[in-house]
Amino acid sequence: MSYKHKIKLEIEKILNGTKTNVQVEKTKLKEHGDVATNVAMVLAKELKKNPFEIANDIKAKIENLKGLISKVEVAKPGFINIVVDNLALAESLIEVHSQKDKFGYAPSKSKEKVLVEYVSANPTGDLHIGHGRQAAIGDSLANVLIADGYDVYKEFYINDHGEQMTRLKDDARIKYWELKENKKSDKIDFEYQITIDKYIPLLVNEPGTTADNIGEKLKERILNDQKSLLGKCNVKFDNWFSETSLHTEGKAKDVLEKLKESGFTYEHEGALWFKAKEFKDTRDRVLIRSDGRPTYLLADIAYHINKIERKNKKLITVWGADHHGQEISLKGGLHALGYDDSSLEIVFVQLVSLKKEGQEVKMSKRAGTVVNTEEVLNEVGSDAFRYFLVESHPNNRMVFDLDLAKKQDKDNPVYYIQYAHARCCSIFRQITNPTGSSEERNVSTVTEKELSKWFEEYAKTPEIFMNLFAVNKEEYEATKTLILKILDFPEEISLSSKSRSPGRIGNYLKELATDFHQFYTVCRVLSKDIKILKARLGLTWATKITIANGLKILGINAPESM
RNA sequence: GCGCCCGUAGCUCAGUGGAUAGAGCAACCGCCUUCUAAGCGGUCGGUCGGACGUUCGAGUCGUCUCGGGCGCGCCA
Repeated sequence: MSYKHKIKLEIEKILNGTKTNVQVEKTKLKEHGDVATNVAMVLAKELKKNPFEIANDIKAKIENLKGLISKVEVAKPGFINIVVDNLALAESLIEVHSQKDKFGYAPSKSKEKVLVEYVSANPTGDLHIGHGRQAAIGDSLANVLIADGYDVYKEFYINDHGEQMTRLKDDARIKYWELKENKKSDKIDFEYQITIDKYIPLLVNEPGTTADNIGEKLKERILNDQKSLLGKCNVKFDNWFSETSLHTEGKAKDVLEKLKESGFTYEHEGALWFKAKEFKDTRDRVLIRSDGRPTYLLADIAYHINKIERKNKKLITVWGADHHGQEISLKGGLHALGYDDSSLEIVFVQLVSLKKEGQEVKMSKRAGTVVNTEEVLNEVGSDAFRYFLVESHPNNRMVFDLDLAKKQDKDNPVYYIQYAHARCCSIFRQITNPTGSSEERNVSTVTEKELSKWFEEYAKTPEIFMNLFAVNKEEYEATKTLILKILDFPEEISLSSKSRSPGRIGNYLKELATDFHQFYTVCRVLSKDIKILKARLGLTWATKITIANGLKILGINAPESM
């Protein structure tokens, strides 16, 4: 349990009876202690008492909690400022070591099933950078939800049915004919020109390819390429769900029948319409075209109902912001069939533009400036790709700075964070595999055997870490700042999960790296004083654990050396 | 016209209704005989687009307004 939570519980104990939610927050200024609570001001109204008096009452009751709180002060309107006892910090560090790669993770409190759907591109060509961002955000969001204790299932919805697919397959068939017959058709330009030029020459001479199956083969090939491309940046799905299967298995038809029964449909000009306006949409929407083919909307409703039937309590669907117009009709469809549409949450990811050599290039299909995910990924590498695309909030449009992402120095936050991790590891290499004698390096000698014994102690003996604090003021400040930052991690995961903004983890890691680099500069870990050495090695390892756990959520590597 | 999203330092962005709004980059000045200088410290930089309101307290909540992006297909 975190020191913050312990303090919160103590205050709640004192206030038993009042229902007020006690908030214990980290302070911004050192003069305000380590943490503060505004509970006196919140209570002032309820109790009709002066907040300052309430604060002083609480102060009197908590200031003698040895081992948890070392100092309490009441400030201006009624803030209660608390300095945490070093022992509480030492005890918290034990938890980092005992939980290891699960540190920060919520104890699977709910095991509530959540299905996160993301990317879900048409298998009609290359993924553009917007899909890349959806992949980075969707995957990291799913990971952060896992860390927050949910039972998460990652899914890609393959839009392999409908008008776009029909057009692609038509293009494929004609191009196939052109290549086979070595003739030119009267088709002037293909809708999917780039895709056709890229794939059809590769497929045309494959054994078994015919005019009839070239379209299907093309689809499979594109899908595989999308899969392997996403795999290259650690985006892997539990399931690839085919839209076509909804039709072949009759699920779309079942939903259609139910919608008809619900009375929210009508026929008009040969098509079947859904009364979306009754659900506050701007207009009604077509479910079945006049030629009898179903629209994406029908399939989408059927797909989401299928998700609910698979016992998912929460559905999170990640869409590009250009699709927000579809939200109301989809939710309306669920609502019309009696499903609770509040379980469906759509995260809209805003567009990406690219900055190259200082110039911003806007994505435009017409201008031919669509930025390809593969090109960017190959150019900057998976780690930078994941970091930059997830960093800012999904609701914000973002500018991807290609030149910055390619930089391999301190300007690039990815390297800055990874370097902090590598530095931690490097210190341990020095201990177990030193260059030069320990005398020269002025370090106590530690055998491998001793070191592994220390690791056992780190997970259960808080007293070890008390030696971190018996140092000069500068060292003390740097050390304490780092510890407090490490201990923020579980809360950071929770906030990131609740606000559906996995990019928070990236910002957190940047701060953690800063605090570690500062600690490293001020405090020499490899010390002659064995007690200090032992304590600082433990803290360094706790930092390493935290950075690695955070990077894992973002799908970014944590290198041991750079 | 209607709907969704965004306006915070020159640039890219943080900022769970709390105290004096923060980083990084860019610009300038410093720091390597010892754990990786892929690092650290310092200086410069702001009417949080604007107005009104709610509150003990607003960058954060509400209404309005200005600016920008996206959407309003029998495409997805």
